[in-house]
Amino acid sequence: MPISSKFISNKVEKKWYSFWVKNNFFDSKPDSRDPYTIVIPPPNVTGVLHMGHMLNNTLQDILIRRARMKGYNACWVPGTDHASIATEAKVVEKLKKDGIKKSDLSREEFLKYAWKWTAEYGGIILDQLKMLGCSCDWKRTKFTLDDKMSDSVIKVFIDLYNKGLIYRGYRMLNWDPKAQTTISEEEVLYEERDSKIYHIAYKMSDSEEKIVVATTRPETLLGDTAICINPKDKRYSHLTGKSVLIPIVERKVPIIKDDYVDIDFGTGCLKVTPAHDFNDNILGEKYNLEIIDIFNPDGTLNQNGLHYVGQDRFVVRKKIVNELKEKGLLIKEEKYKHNVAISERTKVVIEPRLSKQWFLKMEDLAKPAINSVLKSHDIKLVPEKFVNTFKHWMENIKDWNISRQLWWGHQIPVYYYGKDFSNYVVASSKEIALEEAIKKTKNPKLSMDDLEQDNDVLDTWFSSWIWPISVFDGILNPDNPEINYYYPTQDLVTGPDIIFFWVSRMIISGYEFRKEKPFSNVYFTGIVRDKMGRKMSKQLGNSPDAVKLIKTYGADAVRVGLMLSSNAGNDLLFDETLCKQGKNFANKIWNAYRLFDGWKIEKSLKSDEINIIAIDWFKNLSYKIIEKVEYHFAKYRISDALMTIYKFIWEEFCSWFLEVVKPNQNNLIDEKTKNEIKEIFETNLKLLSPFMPFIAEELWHLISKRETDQALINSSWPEVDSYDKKIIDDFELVKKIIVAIRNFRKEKSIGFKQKLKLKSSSKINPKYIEIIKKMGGIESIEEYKHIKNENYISFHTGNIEFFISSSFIKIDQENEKKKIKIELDYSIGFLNSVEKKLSDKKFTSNAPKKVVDMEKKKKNDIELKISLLKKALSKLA
RNA sequence: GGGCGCUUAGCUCAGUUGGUUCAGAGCACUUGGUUUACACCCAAGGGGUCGGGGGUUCGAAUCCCUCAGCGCCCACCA
Repeated sequence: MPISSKFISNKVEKKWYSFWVKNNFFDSKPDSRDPYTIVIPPPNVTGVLHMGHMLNNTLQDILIRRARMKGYNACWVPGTDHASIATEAKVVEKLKKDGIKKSDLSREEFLKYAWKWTAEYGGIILDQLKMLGCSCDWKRTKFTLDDKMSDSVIKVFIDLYNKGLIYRGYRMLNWDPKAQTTISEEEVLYEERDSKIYHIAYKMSDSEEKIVVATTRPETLLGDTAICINPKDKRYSHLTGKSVLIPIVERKVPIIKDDYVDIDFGTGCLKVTPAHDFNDNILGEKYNLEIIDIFNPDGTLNQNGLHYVGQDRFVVRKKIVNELKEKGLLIKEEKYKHNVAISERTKVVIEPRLSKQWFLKMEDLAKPAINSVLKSHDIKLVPEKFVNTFKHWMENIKDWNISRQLWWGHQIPVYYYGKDFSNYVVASSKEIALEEAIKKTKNPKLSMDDLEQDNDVLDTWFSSWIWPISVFDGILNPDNPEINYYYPTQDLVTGPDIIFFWVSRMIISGYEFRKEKPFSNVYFTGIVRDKMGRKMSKQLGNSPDAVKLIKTYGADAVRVGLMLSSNAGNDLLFDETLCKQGKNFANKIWNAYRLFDGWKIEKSLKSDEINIIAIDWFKNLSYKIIEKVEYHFAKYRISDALMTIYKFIWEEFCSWFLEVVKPNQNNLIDEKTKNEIKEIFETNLKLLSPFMPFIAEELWHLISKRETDQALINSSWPEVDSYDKKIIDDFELVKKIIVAIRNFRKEKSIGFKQKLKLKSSSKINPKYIEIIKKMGGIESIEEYKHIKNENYISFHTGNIEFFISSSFIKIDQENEKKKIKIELDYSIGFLNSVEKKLSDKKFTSNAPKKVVDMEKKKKNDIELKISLLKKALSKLA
């Protein structure tokens, strides 16, 4: 049956999608129009569409489609991110399954696999975006490892290096022993875990006295180079200047004093391992302590590990605890909950590790970005609350570690040469590097073989932070017309979880490389959760299959479902029933079209008065609604904009307007009216099209034969016009009267087929009488001021009372009385409160006149209503 | 520990500068419906002391204080 099922078959969707693509409706080239640009947050190249993407990209598509219709040169640039650590981890996993170890491969061999993988899985996600209806300019699709994109990244590195902003440092960083790379602070998750805190006795070097330290990581004692106490701690003051022997290692290390140690925590005595703890490292620097690294990159013990060499860190922890127990040095072992640093990608415990890395100085670079968001407001964050988050991070910004010990990515353009390769040059290619090295060394005999490129690659975000510029080739060719036309872009839609990773850094790079913001507005979506509030994840299996959703409900319905649940910035609880709601809505619109389509034009007919009035009302209402929709868009309240349109179409258009203008049985309608209704229908489709582009385009072509260039996607967005508020208000009253009639019918069990003769206490605007008659099943309405006949029963709406001959209605007198009394009591109470307010001088003298007048009007209205009720009551008695 | 935010109907959430329209919407629910566009529907209806307490004000969901619960971000004490 369901004709609407054509909208979930994907056939219609495919038809229109290829129509749009074929006719280049998504394409953009610089021209005389104003640009409206969005660059997509590039998803991981090997990723699969999830709910977050769907939400995010639906929003972008709504914005871009509306802008396109508004006459902007709309350009939505799609692309994917090479996602170095995530992709490399996936490739390593895949190889492992095939029995290949990464360590057995050369860099070139590994990269060959990685590219093969990318070719195989890359782009899947872009196809999925197409299913969703995303109107990206696909000809502009970029990949962060494309040649030009890579060249841009290298150019930026060299430029920053030449400006003195990039340096090499020996730093303690978060080390991922599984991926064997450093990871940034932002890629570390903290998880509260049950672990143990151990109290270990260290013997003094010159006596039998023992000092007890507390630690969660006993295995690191192999790298201890000091013991630290608080200078104010009297318990240990006699140990000043002495030294202890580390258990097992029997190394003699000094006792140092520092305020850093908390007297009340543990034993008040801290073991210091400068090579394996961030804070200990600071102490080490301060007191010039020896640094002893005990781990290999993979988390096993290195040559400093004594008899534990080659064993895993967690195995060694257990063994050391046992050894200490045997030696009687383990004083206590207690349960302890603490936060453990976990790698976001590989989920292994992070190891703080000292290593040589490349850094970008951030403090000065951040200044214009801070200004643009906090002072000049050139960039607006929506919702505004994220300004605080942004501010805090930017004002405390740390230098950015941009090197990663991976292969998949942009290899750092640094070339080492000379003795032990201790000198280096920074250059865009090995050839240039050689020239420079020759210049520097004044040794013309240097050859390519004497140069070795840095093994590391750049952090993924070091390519995406220039994304809004590089996609328009603005790094390599700063003067090209494309970048000058499209940049700065208008809106960026992304998740708040990457505000530091990406958003902040794009702002920084924008000012550094273009002297201009990258975008004007950043719309932060929420995180998609299931209806129980849990984050959607693969492990929980609570994430619906995006493609399946589209196939089940249709892309339009899924888009609506997502939009109905999404307010900016707050997390949204996604419930599949919302897609059903979207599907029902599509069905409703489809059926409205079928109804309209069934009306046959009869040329001899004249326009019905009812229709002229209804059309006049509806046109005025449309302008009011468009105004409201625009208001919501201006505030990025996309779900409110959709809900406004949803109600406008379902209630005002279908339930009221179409019911009023619907011809009687014969289905004949005059030409003028049908054409005007068609125009109204078309306006509705326009409003709908950014949200539900497929059904809107389908009906657009069904309702009227169109040439290709007259496609809805290419048409104009409805403009706001002035409207007559009185017409809208008057019609609201008409609706109220009709509802009151329907209510009365239901209450008295009078079927719709029973025509009623109505008398009203005040004059009804004759303009609307026919509409009331049609919608309420009324035979006649007359004004009738003095009802004396007791055979009448009344009901009222507002201040109008209606009378109906009660001869054919069974009336439960007692029940009627009871109901009126309840209403009367309530009204009298209400009147009293209003009168009390009005007699209070404090109120009348302090409140604005407008408010006082309003209260007076309220008083009059209630008095009138009370008199009506009393009259009705007396008639019953 | 520091910061930000949230708490309004069964559910998910709106509610701008305190004052017609402020106590709302959608969904869910209840009742009625063979009104030939649609049961993926139509018509009507019932739901809330706006987290608790206090204060400012003629007037508070809205501003201030306080308590409770929840969420997020940052820092992470061995």
